[in-house]
Amino acid sequence: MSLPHAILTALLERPSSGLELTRRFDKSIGYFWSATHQQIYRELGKLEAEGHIRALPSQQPARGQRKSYEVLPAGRAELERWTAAAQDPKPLRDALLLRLRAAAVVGTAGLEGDLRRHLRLHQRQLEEYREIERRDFPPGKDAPQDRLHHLILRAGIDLETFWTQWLSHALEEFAGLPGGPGGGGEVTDGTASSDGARTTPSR
Amino acid sequence: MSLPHAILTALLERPSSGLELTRRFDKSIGYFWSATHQQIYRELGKLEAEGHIRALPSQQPARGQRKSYEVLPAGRAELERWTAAAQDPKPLRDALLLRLRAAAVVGTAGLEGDLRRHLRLHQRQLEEYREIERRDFPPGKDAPQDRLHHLILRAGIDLETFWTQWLSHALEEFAGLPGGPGGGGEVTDGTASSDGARTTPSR
DNA sequence: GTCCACATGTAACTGGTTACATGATTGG
DNA sequence: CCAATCATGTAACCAGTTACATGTGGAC
Repeated sequence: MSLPHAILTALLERPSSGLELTRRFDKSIGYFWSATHQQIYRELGKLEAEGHIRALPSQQPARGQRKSYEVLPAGRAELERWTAAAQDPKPLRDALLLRLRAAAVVGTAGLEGDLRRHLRLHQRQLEEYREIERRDFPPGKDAPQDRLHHLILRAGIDLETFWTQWLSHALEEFAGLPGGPGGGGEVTDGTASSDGARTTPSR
Repeated sequence: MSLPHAILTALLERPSSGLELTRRFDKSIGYFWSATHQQIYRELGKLEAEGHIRALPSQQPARGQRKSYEVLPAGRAELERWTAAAQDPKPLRDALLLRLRAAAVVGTAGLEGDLRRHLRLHQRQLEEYREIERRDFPPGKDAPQDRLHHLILRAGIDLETFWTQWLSHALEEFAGLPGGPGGGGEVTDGTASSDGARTTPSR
């Protein structure tokens, strides 16, 4: 239940229409909570029905006609409640790690190229974050609000740094693996039950 | 579409019943791709229908009666295909960062305690990973398969390390924030539209 | 024989994704 | 007037979550 609260936050920062929100989600908030325009419109409808936001008056509600929303007191209260409420961190879910685990069983053929691609993508994202930091948080005094925004950006930077380092390390490992690039030394369709219990980190 | 492949991987490592899989997902594979028993049973049904796995013979299929599965050649082939196929990393989605962003607008009241709690949880997870590393990957020679497993574990360790460091840093920042613990200097229900465009990292 | 843990499953719901539909505005 | 683009929306689907249902076998 985070998307409505992401939208409330965005609307408090600046009242916007659905498409404007979509654009803003593509940039700042979307860095850690992405959403498509369909999701956003659906959620805007719900939030309006619940009395958490309202369409700015002075605009006729018609299809194809832009409609801006602002947050109502009830919406702000709900956001405060949610922000302060305890929430468990949800467990990591990463397909790339899963593929590595699969590769330990069926071979690493074809994986290396995609690891390189991921490395490039994470390097690009890291560069983008650093650019934002340079532009919006030059060394010096931050307002308290900015301290929080900077803290969030730092999380992004550190996470991308982690990924680039880990992927670089992974690629080094791959270089030294039997079969090397494109191989892995595994047959393509051995009988299924041929694998014994190789359980090293599985216990 | 990762859960079926997670299951195929687990079953190749060792043929298992639904409940065994659930247990194993709670430990190793679940560290980066968790699943409940309901998901697993549903997916086992689909995989069997598609001819990717089969129930081990010698067991009557009855409710309440354990039923073990093994991977068929078609399933192994599918897993190989999936492992080698390019996949985009899916964008980060983290509710805690979202809450921080919200806190920049509605105040940080109540957040600090949960940050502390998250820090404890991540510290515990980190310790658990380190324990596994000590036990399963003592310094020395790794088999090629183990090199991959160790690489995956390293990702977990480095990620938890990042979170513990970042959360510690965040808590230091909080200590110096106006209003301090429990405050934030924000009213609880100011009029909704009172917020101007404070857009520092929003552009 | 009853209770409890084991084991497999069903049903309903929620949130996110993909594909498509429709109206308004603007530049040529 | 036509095409392109802006803007809002609908529908169908898929994966994950929560709550519940049912059967088996062993301990007491």
